[in-house]
Amino acid sequence: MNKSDGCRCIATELYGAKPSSVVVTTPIYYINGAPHIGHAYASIAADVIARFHRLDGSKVHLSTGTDEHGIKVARSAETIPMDVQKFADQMSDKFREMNRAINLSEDDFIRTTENRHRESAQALWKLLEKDIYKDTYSGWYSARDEEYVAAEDVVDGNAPSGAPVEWMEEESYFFRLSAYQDRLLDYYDKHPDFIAPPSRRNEVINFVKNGLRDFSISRNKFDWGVPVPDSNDHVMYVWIDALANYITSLGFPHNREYVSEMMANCIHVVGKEILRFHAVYWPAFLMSAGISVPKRVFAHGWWVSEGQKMSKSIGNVVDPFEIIEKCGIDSLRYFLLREIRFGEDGDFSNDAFQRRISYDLANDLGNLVQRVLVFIQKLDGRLSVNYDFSSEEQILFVHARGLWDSLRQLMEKQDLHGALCCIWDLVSESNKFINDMRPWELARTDVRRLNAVLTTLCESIRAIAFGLAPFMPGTARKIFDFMNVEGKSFRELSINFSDVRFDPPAPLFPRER
RNA sequence: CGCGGGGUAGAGCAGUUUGGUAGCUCGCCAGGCUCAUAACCUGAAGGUCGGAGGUUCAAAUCCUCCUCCCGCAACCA
Repeated sequence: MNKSDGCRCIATELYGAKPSSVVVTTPIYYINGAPHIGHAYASIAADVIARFHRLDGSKVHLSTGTDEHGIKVARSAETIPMDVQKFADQMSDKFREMNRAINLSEDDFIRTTENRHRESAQALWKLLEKDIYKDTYSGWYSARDEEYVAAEDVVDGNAPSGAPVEWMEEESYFFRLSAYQDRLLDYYDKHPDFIAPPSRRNEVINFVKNGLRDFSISRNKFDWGVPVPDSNDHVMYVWIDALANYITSLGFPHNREYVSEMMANCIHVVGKEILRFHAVYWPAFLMSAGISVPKRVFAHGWWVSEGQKMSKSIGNVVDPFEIIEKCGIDSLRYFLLREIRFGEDGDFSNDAFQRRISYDLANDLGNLVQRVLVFIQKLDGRLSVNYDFSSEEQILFVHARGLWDSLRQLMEKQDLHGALCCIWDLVSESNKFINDMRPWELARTDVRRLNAVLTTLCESIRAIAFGLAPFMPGTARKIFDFMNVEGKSFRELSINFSDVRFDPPAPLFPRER
């Protein structure tokens, strides 16, 4: 199903297969709103991580999906009015559309309204029962908004929305999170890479150190949710329901050993706003249920637009579909992951976007590929065998061959930004190599050497395309197609390109006229 | 005194752990090349490293105080 799969044999042969399993997840997105750039960003990042590991020889399971329960969804459907399940179907489809648009290589799309998930969430609940008890949940409730309001947010007896609040009490099930404080701190201590980036890790540890309170995990004021097992009037309130998606996707409650094993290799990509639930609640649930805690929770940052928070009234909302339509998905994928370090917040400005597309993609990468391949066309699209590599060529050769190992180290830390920088170092070096080698002169003076130079460049471009494949699958594919290297093994290619028929290239990132 | 991160060239950042000529990208200026999507390559200019004090032969880097900005501070799907 993956376009990259064709490259996999090359990777395996090239760098040695790493026969391991990796689970990568995006958050499941709440369907109360349409997909926006934040959703696209999280999913693209997870996709790159998943594609990288696939190419690196691992067995990968990438899951994504939609979170469809809760009062807000029920209310949105009512106001249309529309059957709530139909509403959920419709909204969920929009996220599937997004996945197609961003070229997501998901292995599973999970919906919390599916039977398999209901079964999974309820089974998880049952496993947690020793830590669940019934009590009274109380707080300031806004009847108009139909939701509880945090005490700090209540001003003069009103919710932030302006609606009046009243003190409300209701029966609720609670999870004994307080019992997990020490175990969690111990886990963070023994697994320093569990939470990334490190600044976020400190936040979480500090939060836990300040003391954990049990929290409410059910509601009986609405029924659009997974019913609590053995209860007539309670549905699960968000977290057990939502977080359980990750194990649902792995087949829970069946094959629990397998699920647990896979969770230990799991990388959760989440937004910083839901880090706590993934780094505190979720491991506590899993510990209670006797399932392995995930390997890593990576919290990404938020994008603003032109230096300001995106808002419809300012009119600076970045629409991923619009950008993809106009500039192509690979440009968007590149920008989002190259512009800022993964984990930081970013500013999506039109100028910055255009600059990246124009300079990095068209000028550096696109032009490199173009100038080399066009040159080869002048040799009738063929390179002759030539083993006579000078030291300059050998240096570039070594760097090209070392790229994947460098990327592997960076990707181990989910340093997507660093990985792209690393690839572009090779792009720059290759461009410089052309300037230094002056192939246009060699064409007149030393055709033998010219072949060596171009062969070296092809080797570098091949490595670049390969490194690029997880980030910009379409672009990598185009490069491979120009070089007709489909089905070729690395060893054949790296010795010479003599049996490769090069097609006439077309600019990878054409300039707008 | 809640906890934490940060203030380095016009912009965005690295360097601070293990003190020793201040670095990267973009922008700006000049030059080179001409194979290529007028792309590419090289060089120069530009910073008293938030402020004050201290330790030291030597501090962006260590210590103290001050100041400004930003995260986190639980029921947020």
